[in-house]
Amino acid sequence: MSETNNNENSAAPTVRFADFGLAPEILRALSDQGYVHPTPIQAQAIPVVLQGRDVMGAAQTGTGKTAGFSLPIIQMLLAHASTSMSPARHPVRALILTPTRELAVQVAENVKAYAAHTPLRSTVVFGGMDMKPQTEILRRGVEIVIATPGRLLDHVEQKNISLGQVQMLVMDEADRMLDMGFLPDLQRIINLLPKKRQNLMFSATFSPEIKKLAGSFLTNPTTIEVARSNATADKVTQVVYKVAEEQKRDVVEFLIRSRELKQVIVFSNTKIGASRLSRSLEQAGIKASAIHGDKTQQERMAALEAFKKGEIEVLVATDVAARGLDISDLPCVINYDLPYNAEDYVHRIGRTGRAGASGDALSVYSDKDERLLADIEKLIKQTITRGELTGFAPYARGASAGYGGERRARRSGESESRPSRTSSSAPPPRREKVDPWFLKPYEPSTVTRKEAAPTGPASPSSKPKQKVAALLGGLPKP
DNA sequence: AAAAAAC
Repeated sequence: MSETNNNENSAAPTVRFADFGLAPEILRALSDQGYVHPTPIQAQAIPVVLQGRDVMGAAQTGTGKTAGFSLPIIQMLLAHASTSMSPARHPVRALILTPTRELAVQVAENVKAYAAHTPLRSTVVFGGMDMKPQTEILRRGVEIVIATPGRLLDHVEQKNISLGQVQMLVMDEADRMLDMGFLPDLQRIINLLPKKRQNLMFSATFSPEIKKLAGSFLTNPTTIEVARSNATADKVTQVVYKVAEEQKRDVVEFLIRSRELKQVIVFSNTKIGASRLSRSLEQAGIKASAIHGDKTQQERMAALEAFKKGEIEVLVATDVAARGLDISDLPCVINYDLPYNAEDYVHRIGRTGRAGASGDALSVYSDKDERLLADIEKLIKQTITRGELTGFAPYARGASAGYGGERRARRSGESESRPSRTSSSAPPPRREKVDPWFLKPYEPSTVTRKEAAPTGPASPSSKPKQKVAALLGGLPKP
């Protein structure tokens, strides 16, 4: 919701939502929330969408993308009444696809608020939850559906929903929607849609390869680019700390404590890593929860909710939480692992510094990650400050293999993924009983920053993505 | 090389 509450960023102070010819019901919803001025992406996207044009929209997170497509969609649906009478005079006319369930929920909340004073109905469908309540709502009829791909197709197969009347398609976080894992489902969905429709694609990052692939789904698209492509959020201060691989966990804990336990999201590259780190932090007395794809949907939503409410201090997440999630006032993101895809770095650190606020993005890395760091710096075209850890003392853990004393993973899926360690008959290494450094009184401002020598501007990424290129030729055009 | 997304 706060994505639109960004008046300081408005393109021109004189532009108002009222200038776009939006219906009074929409303007009322906006004024309900105190929104008067559009953000730059909204100021650009709304008129273009209202013209019926396809859009490829590149904008950083926290710039108001969601309202940028939601508001004109609602306007278009209001202006052009449906001619269909089925089902229940509410055929699906706009479809919004997202790569994660939590993002679908968030977008749906926004759409519902913007359409609150209109007769348009919307709902969200996603996996991990009972089909029945979703089915009931779909059968009663909705004009706008926000969905994750798999569950949407499930509903299609069960004839709970027909996509034959969809006039507008949105792909949120389009670069993710177009990656290898999602593309087959996406293609199936697109094949169910009318050929004549309006397509909107939004993402913070559009690599050249994804841009090309996206273009194959769009008709004469208008490109909207608010910040420079692949730019990191302007107000995010980035620091990287090079540490020994075995010390990453302790350093992350140190960084969390050095920030006096203000709320922070910690990103791990793996589900197991996220669970372990979360448990380890909890054992150290830090209120933490993990969110990743091996958790039940209830657990995922509970963790996110607890974090938003401030009930937990640390959310340890995989990239399920990297994109689009709007957590207001998040001051800090920590990368426990550097992401394999440089673009995911941009998405991750975009969780902080949202809606004009400042934020810190701290990353730990070791020798073997130098290449990943180089890729990231190349993508964002800047050298990230190398930080020095002052006052950090490693916590002696006995076994050199990282986390001593970790218990066997609770969830079966997690233990299955690591048979070598968890299925062995040898007892797990025991954590040595030493006086943890973090039980000693903390001395603030021990984390110092050191400017790194600039290495000059990097050239744009030219790493070929053959798989995507192959798909470009291999998949039929919708 | 990993994560996400349907049961």
